[in-house]
Amino acid sequence: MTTRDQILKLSDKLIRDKGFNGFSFHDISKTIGIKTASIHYHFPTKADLGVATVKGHLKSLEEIKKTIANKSPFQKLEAFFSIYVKVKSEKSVCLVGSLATDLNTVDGKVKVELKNLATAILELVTETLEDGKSKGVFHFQIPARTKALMIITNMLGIVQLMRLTGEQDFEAMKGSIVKELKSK
Amino acid sequence: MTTRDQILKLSDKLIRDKGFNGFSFHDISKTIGIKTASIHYHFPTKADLGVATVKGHLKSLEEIKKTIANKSPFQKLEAFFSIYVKVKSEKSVCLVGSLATDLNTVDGKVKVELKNLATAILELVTETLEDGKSKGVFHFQIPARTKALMIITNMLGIVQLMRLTGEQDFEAMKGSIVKELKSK
DNA sequence: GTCTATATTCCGATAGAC
DNA sequence: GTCTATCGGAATATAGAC
Repeated sequence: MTTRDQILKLSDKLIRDKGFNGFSFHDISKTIGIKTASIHYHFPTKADLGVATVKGHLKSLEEIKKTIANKSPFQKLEAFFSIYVKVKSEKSVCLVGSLATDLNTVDGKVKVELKNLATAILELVTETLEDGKSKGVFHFQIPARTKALMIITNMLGIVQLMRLTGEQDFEAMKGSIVKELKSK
Repeated sequence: MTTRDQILKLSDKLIRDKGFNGFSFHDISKTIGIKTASIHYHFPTKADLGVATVKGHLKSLEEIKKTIANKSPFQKLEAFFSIYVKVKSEKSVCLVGSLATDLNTVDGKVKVELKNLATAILELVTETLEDGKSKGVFHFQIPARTKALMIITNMLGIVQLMRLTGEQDFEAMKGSIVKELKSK
């Protein structure tokens, strides 16, 4: 893996673990064994690092989208859940939630890219729900966009809350989301 | 209002607006017209300020609990929503969500107090849902605790997301939560 | 209680050698 | 690309006068 990719991977983890204002170039420096000055060669400013990190997630999401294109609605939903299963296993939170709570302190360019990511996630889940409803396997009486927001906020919120209420709440919620979608 | 209360009120707003690591004593200093050194007289460390701020929310929640004790399940739920309606009007996020994403960077005492607050909120909503179900006005097929977590994460998450997806999503979600609770 | 002054540490960022 | 060295600023916190 290139140094640039090592930095990006660690940046992602640190943002989700400590928040954008809770980690420093020194954290990256000590972990991958490179001086802080060298990080600036790859990313001139911390905002540049933030933008690149969010863009990386957007690219990953596009990959997921391609992979599930011809899968069943349930499999599409599981692919979305898998993002948060990974987050849970790392005992951190998701990138969108972490940056959203720091929104008023980050550079405008990060904000723009984060809006792109949030929009892409919302589109993915909304389409998944519409697909499931048209095929008669998902049932809900509210707009697909709103139902998608409910499921997304369930996942985004539970990874934040479960460290305060109990880890078992994650599986309970994931299971209940599917159960409610299946019941007429 | 005492200086101490002024500091606490501003601390709450700043944590929710910029995150715990995104605001400084200087922000408080310049707003209420007091030197940063004076803030330390009231709160020796930033962690002390954090603990007191969370305890303030816990006290407010106890007040709400007393107020709604004999109200209908719908009114109880609206009282819970009202916390987030206020958050929305301030264009910020909720305290639990903001501190949860910074959890690994805050003092242990703040973490303990935040757990107490999250537990109290979960209890309030769970009891509200159980009350509504026993009275036949709310309908859901999953454990009350899980349903409560779903509604809490809906609110916690939508105030974080709506600044990225659109403000209209807040009302849509609030309305849909009630609609789904009412439908058999 | 609030002030001035200061200690200490940390952070993002840049210049220039290698 | 990575390094050493350093700048400038901001942060939390403390000491002591008023």
